[in-house]
Amino acid sequence: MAKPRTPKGRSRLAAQRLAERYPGTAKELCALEHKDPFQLLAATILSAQCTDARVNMVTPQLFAAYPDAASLAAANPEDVEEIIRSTGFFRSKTKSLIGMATAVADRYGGEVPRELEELVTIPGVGRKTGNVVRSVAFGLPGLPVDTHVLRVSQRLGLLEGLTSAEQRDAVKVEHQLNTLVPAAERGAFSLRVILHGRETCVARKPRCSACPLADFCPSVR
DNA sequence: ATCCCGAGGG
DNA sequence: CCCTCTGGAT
Repeated sequence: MAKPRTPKGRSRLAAQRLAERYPGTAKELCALEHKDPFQLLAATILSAQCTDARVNMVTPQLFAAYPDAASLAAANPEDVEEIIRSTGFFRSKTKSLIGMATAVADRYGGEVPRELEELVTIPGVGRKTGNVVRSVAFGLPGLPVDTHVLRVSQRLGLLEGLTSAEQRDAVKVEHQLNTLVPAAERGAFSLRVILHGRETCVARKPRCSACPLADFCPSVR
């Protein structure tokens, strides 16, 4: 394939190369342990500023004590804090978890809603978390935008047409990437870009010599 | 020091 | 827009 010169072309080739490096569906690429949408939602809330490995160390005990929304909604906050303490931000995360469980139990009959507009009304759930749940738990179109997706998209030149301020706006970037990535591929694309950002296109000193996208990346050096 | 799949509040 | 929340790993 010739060297692509448009955001569309670069996104297509990047998606193809990253799929070779990180095979699997969104569900398979997600490292958070869970068995249903409620548990994935809880695990994703815990994942803020915390490694997935750390989250996976606390979720077995959390879900043994509180397997569903109704039980977590009725939890004693101090008990939850003790279980999740090592994931950091434990007081605010406990409020988010119990608030989330209360909303899911009271407003949605214990079933996590599927629409992003509904997900983001739940305490502790923003666009990134909502899109993770949509794409991983439900297999619906959703493109989680985190710090890695922001950085890698900029470097790869996928955000041409956006102002420099808009390139730092996760919502604007999400909409731009939605125009580049087919709906069915968005979840896996995002997860792969995140892995690529963590392992290769790192913030400080990107490892361009080991990058599978270096031959067409506008920022390679 | 800096990073880890953020969200809510001022 | 900035600040805060928080612990663990490197």
